[in-house]
Amino acid sequence: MIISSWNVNSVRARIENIKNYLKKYKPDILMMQEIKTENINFPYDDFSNLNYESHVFGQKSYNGVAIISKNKLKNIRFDLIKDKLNQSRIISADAIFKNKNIQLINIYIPNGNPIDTAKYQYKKKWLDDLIRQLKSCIKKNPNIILGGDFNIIPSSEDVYNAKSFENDALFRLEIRKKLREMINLGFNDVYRHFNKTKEDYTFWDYMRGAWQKNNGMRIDHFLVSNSIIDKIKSVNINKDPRGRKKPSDHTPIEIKLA
DNA sequence: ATGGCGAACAACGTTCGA
Repeated sequence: MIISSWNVNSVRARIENIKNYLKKYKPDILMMQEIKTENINFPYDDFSNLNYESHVFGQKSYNGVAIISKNKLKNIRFDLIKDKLNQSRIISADAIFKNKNIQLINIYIPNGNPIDTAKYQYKKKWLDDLIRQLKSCIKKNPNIILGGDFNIIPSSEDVYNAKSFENDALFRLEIRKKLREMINLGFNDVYRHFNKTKEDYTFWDYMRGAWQKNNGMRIDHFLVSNSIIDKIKSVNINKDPRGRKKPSDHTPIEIKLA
């Protein structure tokens, strides 16, 4: 089973790119972030034509997350975090894999820049709420796959120019510590689990030829709980969609379960 | 230090993202 996570930067603007990706790589489940649409305008039909069922937590213009799946998911939840600003940033669903019930949590963590504004405080609060929720989720079901756009660069090898990001909301020590706190609850950064030193990115800015120069950062992640990490056979950052026409500035990260 | 790009909108300039 392949589970993929992709910040699509508008599901409607990206629909052809997304459909091509689904046809070519056939993920069983795709978690999307920044769908930038209300539920009513979500392209349900495009996905059902490719045999995916859609679960959507939309929002007009900004944010919005969705999970599409070839097989039925259960217990769809939008309320894991009481979002102070009422932004749509988290959706959870349960999947069965080899008789195990796995909770899939799809997140779009706030960016947090600039750091001297309420946006940064909102990010910190959101992360604290997430950590608290994860603690309670683990007690109910230890099998968790947390995927999405974390807007966190884990360490210096995960960004093209670490020095210039020291005081950025994506890389500040204070923020990286929150990721560490999450991992310490009993999770593994799947990319680092399989790649101890490799540098690989999931985001490249549209500006200044960042893609062409490979000026990127690794901010999209899968954290998998200890109880099921042995089920993950591989991880792949799929750069193909980023190089195509009308790309998102992010590219999918995929994990394979067996 | 600014702007560069791309998307959305009771839109055609403004705000947001990372």
